[in-house]
Amino acid sequence: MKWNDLHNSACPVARGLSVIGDRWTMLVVRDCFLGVRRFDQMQERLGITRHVLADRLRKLETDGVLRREAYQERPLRHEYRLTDKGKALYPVLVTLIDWANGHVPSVGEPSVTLVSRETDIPIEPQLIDARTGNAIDHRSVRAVTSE
Amino acid sequence: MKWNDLHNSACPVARGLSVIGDRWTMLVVRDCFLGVRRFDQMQERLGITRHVLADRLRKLETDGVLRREAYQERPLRHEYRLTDKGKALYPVLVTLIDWANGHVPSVGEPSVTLVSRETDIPIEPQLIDARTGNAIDHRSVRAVTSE
DNA sequence: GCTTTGGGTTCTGAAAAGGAACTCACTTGG
DNA sequence: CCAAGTGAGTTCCTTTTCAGAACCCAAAGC
Repeated sequence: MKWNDLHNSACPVARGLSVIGDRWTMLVVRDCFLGVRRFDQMQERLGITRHVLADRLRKLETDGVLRREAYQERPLRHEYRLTDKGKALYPVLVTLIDWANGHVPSVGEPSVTLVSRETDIPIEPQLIDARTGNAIDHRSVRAVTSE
Repeated sequence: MKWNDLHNSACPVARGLSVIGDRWTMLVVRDCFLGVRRFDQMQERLGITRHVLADRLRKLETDGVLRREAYQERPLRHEYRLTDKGKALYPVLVTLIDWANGHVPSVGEPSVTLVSRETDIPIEPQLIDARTGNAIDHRSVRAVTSE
């Protein structure tokens, strides 16, 4: 199998990664959540080459994660914004941040963390089953192929 | 910036991705959660080349996500198992699955979903702040560079 | 002996990423 | 009016990484 055949797999992990599993892609999404919307800003923040950034933005747009909107005519300029599909990636980003802050220490510099916007107290992300309220872990759950 | 400079970034997203953001890596982790432990099994299931698989397993081992354990001597054979750090990736996997099942439809084949091991009812993953019990979304939270 | 099994390594050509310069359509400052 | 600047890319070339296949090795089974 090749990387590009992943998108029509029965496994949601494979399908998800076919969209966001690319190098740099989640970092572009992160910047969008932080309010960065312009090409040059992203390019500078990420240190990515312009070529690769243009490619990632194009892919994210065709996959419906971002949309490209004109914010001025003459000269025509666009900005990139998350669609609902893109905003739905927030839990993935939060769990990734939580994992990295717990298990991939930042050397030298202090790490960025998430705090409640109201109280400024660090959040402690936890996954629960909304139906039952129970915590989700790999012992309480199994994977099935449903019709 | 290059991809390989990501691991000592102040941003946990970048540091996390420096470990698991590589092509194929999360699929290897997925297989580990499914109980696949042998090289050849993984190679066949993933359709990845043996070369790349060996490389990813080596990296995951040095990063402390997997450990390599001998399950027999003569001939010496190893299997790969998740460490605690690896198991801590489960929430990332679950949120990714949930996103893909909701936003990246499976064409043709039915998708794999997660159900409660007790009741066989599909789970509805939700992220809450364990401290307050409130749901986490990108409006209730902000990122800060702490001490 | 010869083949199979598990777990890799080596080799070659193709694809993707990195680096830097160039383009195009304006706008602004002198 | 001309030069320089800005935003958003594109082009060209080099270096890495990936895909595909073949090869290796130690032991076991026939």
